[in-house]
Amino acid sequence: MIDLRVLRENPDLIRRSQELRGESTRLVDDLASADTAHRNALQRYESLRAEQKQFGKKVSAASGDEKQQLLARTRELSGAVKAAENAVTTAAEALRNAQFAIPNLVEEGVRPGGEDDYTVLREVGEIRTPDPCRDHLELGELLGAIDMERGARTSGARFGYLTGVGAQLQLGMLQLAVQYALEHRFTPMIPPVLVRPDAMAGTGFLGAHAEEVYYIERDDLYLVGTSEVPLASYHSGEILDLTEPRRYAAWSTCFRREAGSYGKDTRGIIRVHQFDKVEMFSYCRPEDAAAEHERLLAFEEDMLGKMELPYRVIDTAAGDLGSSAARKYDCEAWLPSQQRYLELTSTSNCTTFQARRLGVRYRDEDGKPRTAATLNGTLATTRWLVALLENHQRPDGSVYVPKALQPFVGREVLEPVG
RNA sequence: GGAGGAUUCGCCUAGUCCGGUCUAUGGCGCCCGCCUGCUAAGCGGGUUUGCGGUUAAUCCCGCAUCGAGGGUUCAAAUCCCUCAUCCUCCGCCA
Repeated sequence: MIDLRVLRENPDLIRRSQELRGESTRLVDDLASADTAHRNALQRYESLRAEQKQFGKKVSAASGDEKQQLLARTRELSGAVKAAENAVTTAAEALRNAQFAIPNLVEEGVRPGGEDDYTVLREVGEIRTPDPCRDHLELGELLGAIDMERGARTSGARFGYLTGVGAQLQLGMLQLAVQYALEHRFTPMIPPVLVRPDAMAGTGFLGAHAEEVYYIERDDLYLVGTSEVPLASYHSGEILDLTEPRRYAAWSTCFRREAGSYGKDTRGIIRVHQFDKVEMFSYCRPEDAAAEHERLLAFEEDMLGKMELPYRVIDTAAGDLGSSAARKYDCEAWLPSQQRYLELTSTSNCTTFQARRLGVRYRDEDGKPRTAATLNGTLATTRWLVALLENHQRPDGSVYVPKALQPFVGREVLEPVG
């Protein structure tokens, strides 16, 4: 949710941001007029209401004929107040809609353009193409680690079983991520994955992403596509002490409908309806947000380093940002079987956009409540197994387990099963 | 699934039966000042949040805010309805 103060004082800032994203600047004018209309309606209502309250006092003090006369007057006022109140409600709703229509202000330095206009910040590690090069599903089946066929039988397309060493590998990786988070003073969390409409809407996932979300109609609950949702909602309506950023790392299962991605990544576990993830989430002061964003990115890179994977870091272009993100960095690992990069992590700085809607605040030096900033990022997720298997495969079909993972997985090499 | 009780400005709490003097009581905590060898105590004042008006900023003024949303009424913390959450009990079940 955009700050209306910015709209009033510096609307060009919002216009420029809209241009960078390739979105309409007319929405900014719409919002401005909705804001004015709302304020006018409010003022009309408030002065009428003040008058009504004054009369109310007189009524209670008066008696007899005098009281009857006053009552006649207040009855008229009452109608006017109700009408004015309705006008405010309508105007407020229009304002809210106009406000939701505008995505977050893009951070300084983000390039314009769409999905393909990212900037590569760096490439880390050495790209190698194994020979023979098996893809992750072939390897997963060879190792008895992934079973998509039975997954489909049980649950349909884009569902799978992680079996044996596959399950071990994922559990080990996620545990390593949690331990890493603990070392860096995150509070580990296991959040609910079914959430109320408020929580889902508050994080902005019922807007453009609405089609992506599983909904349990009978109980009016949503299945989260990322623990960002319960983590953002965790402190909603609260005033926090943010002298230091508050960091949470949540381990959860994630559910995505993957509507509109028909035919894309249909093989294996690259894109599935259900996966597990350890997600980082920070609440901090807005002035600390950019630095915190760099920190989250560094944590992600650290983890990818522990996985011994070659990857690159990209700075997403404005048009490819989510609606609440002001800036987004993705880490993409090399995928030998497809000779391309695959997104393994994504960290977004949502500045105050998300927190404003959720009512998450902190007290500044003067003790005044101010809207906090929120950030999120991936610390490990099921998809990483794809990169691990493919990059660490050996000619005989066995797969090397990275040093950092070995204690968690309990072995150094995954061997094909007979 | 059913019955009853609860939800008030950081925490506790009065008020709800019987609508208007509630501009929400008192205590604790916290902040400022006075007093004082120091500390404590004592005394005085302040202390929800949001929006709007005004302002250089403060101040000040108005409106809203008593779990949420509706309704009744000239007027709602107070009456009615729906919902949420918590507690107690009954039933059912992994």
